[in-house]
Amino acid sequence: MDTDCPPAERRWPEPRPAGYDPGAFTPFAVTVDIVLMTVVQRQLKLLLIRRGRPPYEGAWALPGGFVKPDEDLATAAARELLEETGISTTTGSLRQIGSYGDPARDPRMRVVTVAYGAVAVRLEEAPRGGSDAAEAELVPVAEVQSDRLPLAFDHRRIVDDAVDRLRADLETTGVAHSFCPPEFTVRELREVHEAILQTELDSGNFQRKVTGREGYITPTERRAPTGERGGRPATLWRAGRPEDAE
Amino acid sequence: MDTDCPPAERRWPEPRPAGYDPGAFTPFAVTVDIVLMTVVQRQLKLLLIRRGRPPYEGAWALPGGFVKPDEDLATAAARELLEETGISTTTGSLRQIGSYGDPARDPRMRVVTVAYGAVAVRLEEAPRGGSDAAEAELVPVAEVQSDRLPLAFDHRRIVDDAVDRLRADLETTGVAHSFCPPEFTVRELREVHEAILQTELDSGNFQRKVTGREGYITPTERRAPTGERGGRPATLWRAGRPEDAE
DNA sequence: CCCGGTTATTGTCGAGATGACTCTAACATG
DNA sequence: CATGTTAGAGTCATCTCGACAATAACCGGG
Repeated sequence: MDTDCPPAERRWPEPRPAGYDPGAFTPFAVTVDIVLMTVVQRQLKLLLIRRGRPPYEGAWALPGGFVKPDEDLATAAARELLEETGISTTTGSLRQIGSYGDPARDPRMRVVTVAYGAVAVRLEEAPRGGSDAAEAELVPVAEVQSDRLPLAFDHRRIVDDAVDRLRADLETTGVAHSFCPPEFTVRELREVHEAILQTELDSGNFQRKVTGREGYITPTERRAPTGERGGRPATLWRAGRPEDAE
Repeated sequence: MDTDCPPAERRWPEPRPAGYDPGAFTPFAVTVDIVLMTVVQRQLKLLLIRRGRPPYEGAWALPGGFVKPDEDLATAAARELLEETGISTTTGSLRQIGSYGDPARDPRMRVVTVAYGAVAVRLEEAPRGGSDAAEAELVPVAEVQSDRLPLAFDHRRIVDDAVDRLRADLETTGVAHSFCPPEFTVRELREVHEAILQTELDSGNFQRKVTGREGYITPTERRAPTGERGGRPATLWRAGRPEDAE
């Protein structure tokens, strides 16, 4: 979020290496920002936090913050997400989107931010469990990309890049699963695809495609409870191959 | 390259914003590293520089260096490439690969590096035109990926990521063109694909594919000079649509 | 219990993409 | 002019994918 300034625990690892001159290069602040996405009500949404101080005071921004002295970038992203939203993720599930370092992107000082994409399973409303008490909200990605909801800093561009990346990953990886609970119906999986790609998919063709893809999903013996208006009960599936314990 | 320490021109932009405490966060060094790739003799090669000082003194490393106080990341990458190799690129042709910030990746201090991919047209041998006099060499990517040629820092991983990215981009973008001169034959384009994908492609099918792809390449009236062993002269093509002036 | 409504899943069919392969065109050399 | 070489078009079986049935399995109401 480029906001909060944690106390400097120590400026440099000690002992300072011989022959190293701390004044010989430009110091940067390095932050991480997280684009946490979820699909709810057939809509792709992302988590935003309202800034409590200038610049961009009162504006919506991505959760994030400074990387600590002995922390990996992905670790910092997972920590910030936990602190600000209470959502726990593994560093392996975070995907690096890119880095943003325009000299003017933060009016206070020179900041380079590394953006990470994360996925939550059907997050209905913004969590309040974060230790950093701050107003959080889940907003549709369309609200941001249509400029109806402006963001602080260059976060709009980060969101665009994260969504582009998510769309590309949808075809080539199994990201779609991480939007669903451990057991899910093909319909749920299809609605995730539809929300992300902003398109309608033929249910029959989609079924054929995902069930035919080797090692993509495996059926269970269980059925999902039927809906309000009846209909044939859907098979519950799990991600990956049969052996996979995921 | 994580090596050279340029003089700090100024540590922070002046005037220092009110309410900003320079000790309140951890300062990082931010560098850029460039993976410059080219296809020569049907081989994908990349440019390396021999380090002249510890750590990893004498080891091969990617060209790169510190980002300056008022410089964008991509601008820094283009500048470092020019300084160290004499090769001039536009920031638009640089592709950001990712950022690497393991706390232990540089034994001297906390460094985050942003890696960029760049492409040169049939670079036969390592250029000596850089103002930073350093030993440079073009080595086959296979030498690096087979561990026959170890690299400094985490540059091996950066190379892996850059090559993965290049392979993905090959299908979805027009990167392949940038390995070729403005006018090229379909054969040259195919050999670029083959070198990058490490596979043999059927010449007829490849011809059909690239000529059939709308707006991908356009024929000229000119023919390439025939080879040593004769053969029908090949049509010269240009990248993009007919109107494009590229 | 039978019937229409609803959803899940399978099947059919045609258009286009792809891989293996053949065939022709246009040059060179002797 | 025969022969070798490369460029590029053509052939054909296979695969993929979208549009569109058809069938299966549940609901609630008569």
